[in-house]
Amino acid sequence: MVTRQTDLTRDKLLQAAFNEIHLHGFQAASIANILRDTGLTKGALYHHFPTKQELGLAVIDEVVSELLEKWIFSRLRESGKPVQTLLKLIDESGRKTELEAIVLGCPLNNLMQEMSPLDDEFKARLNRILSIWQSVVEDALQREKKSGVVRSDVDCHAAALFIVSAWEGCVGIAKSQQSMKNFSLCMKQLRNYVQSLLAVQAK
Amino acid sequence: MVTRQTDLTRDKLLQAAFNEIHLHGFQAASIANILRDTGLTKGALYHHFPTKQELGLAVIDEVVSELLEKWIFSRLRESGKPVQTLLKLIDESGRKTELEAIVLGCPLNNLMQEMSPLDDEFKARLNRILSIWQSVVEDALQREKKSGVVRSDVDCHAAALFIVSAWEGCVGIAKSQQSMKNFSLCMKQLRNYVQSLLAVQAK
DNA sequence: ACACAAGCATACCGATCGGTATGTAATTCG
DNA sequence: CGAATTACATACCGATCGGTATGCTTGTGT
Repeated sequence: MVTRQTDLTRDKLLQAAFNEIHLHGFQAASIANILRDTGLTKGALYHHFPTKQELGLAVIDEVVSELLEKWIFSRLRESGKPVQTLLKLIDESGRKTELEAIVLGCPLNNLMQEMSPLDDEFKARLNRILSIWQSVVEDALQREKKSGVVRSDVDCHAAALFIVSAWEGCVGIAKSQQSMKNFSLCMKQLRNYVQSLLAVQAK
Repeated sequence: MVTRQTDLTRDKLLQAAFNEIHLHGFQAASIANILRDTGLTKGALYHHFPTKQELGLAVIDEVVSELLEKWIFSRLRESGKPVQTLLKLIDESGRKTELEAIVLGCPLNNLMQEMSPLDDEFKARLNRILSIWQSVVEDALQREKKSGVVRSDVDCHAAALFIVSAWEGCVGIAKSQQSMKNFSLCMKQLRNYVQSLLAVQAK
């Protein structure tokens, strides 16, 4: 049960790799930088991960995935009022104060844009997370459809797809403009779209 | 007036660089690959472009910019019914048959996501194009606001920002999923959003 | 306590990176 | 026609890339 030393080293590598990838992308991510940041050496890295690709895949499965799970997926799944929670998440995201989140963008989207056309392993892992995102949003809409909050004529599948796409689009544009003002404005429009799906526009 | 040989060589380099960058991104774009594709050598390349960065910037200014200008910007500017043209462009984009456009994504967005946080020169050139995109859409909405097609309560600036963001978002998600079915579905939702801005929902 | 494996460090490898120095062929201009 | 500049080719450079082979150190099970 003791937190074994080896697990700590592995976590340090994963976290440093995540930061390096988040900053430079996967291909331009430098093994040397990761080792410099952690104070470790190649011996340690290649003991835990056979290749750079496997390191990247582990970052996706264990860091990126967990981040989204914690901040978005679980909160939507466990919410009793999922649409309200969705609107809150959109608001929260739009009011992000950390400049880092604006400058560096969404780790998932960054990796998808870079790696999906280049590597099928990456594509599969990334799309798995993306499809979870879509399905939790779709499920949120679907549940509220039954409760009458969401209009009965809404195509929840298509709407969820668009919400996630537009979400990532807003983050991406804000990242390239490096403007949190535009980001807030953009997410506000997304909020308007979501509200346009509701039967009663109030709240 | 003769098309000088040197201009042809420069164009060949620009085009090959565009393809290589579109495929691998800028950082992972290989000078060697570009030279292999063109059949030229380093002497030719570094005669026309002092550095790889300048080559990339030229690709942005002369290839990417012209592409968008030709297919989107000019058509919106010169349209007498800009909203109708906007809807047509969205439809066209959503019915893209060329798999390449889906697999590789939007060259502008790809470069923005990769390079904007890393290089201020890239950021400036890319954001210039992006702001043109936003302003032509905003202007299209604004003109139709005066003509009564667009509702008077619409914030054209925010709407244009969101339309462009969601547009790029849809392309990006479709690219990572490599699904033109989802892309069509997603662009259809964007179309719905644009129509929700109109006074008369018909057409 | 001892054997053995796991965890990690050091040193090195070939390949590829962007970039440069120099030479030659083609073009332009007086 | 001849000189000078432009347009390109060839060969080479140091730096960095991801990856490996080897050895030492630390922990673990018996």
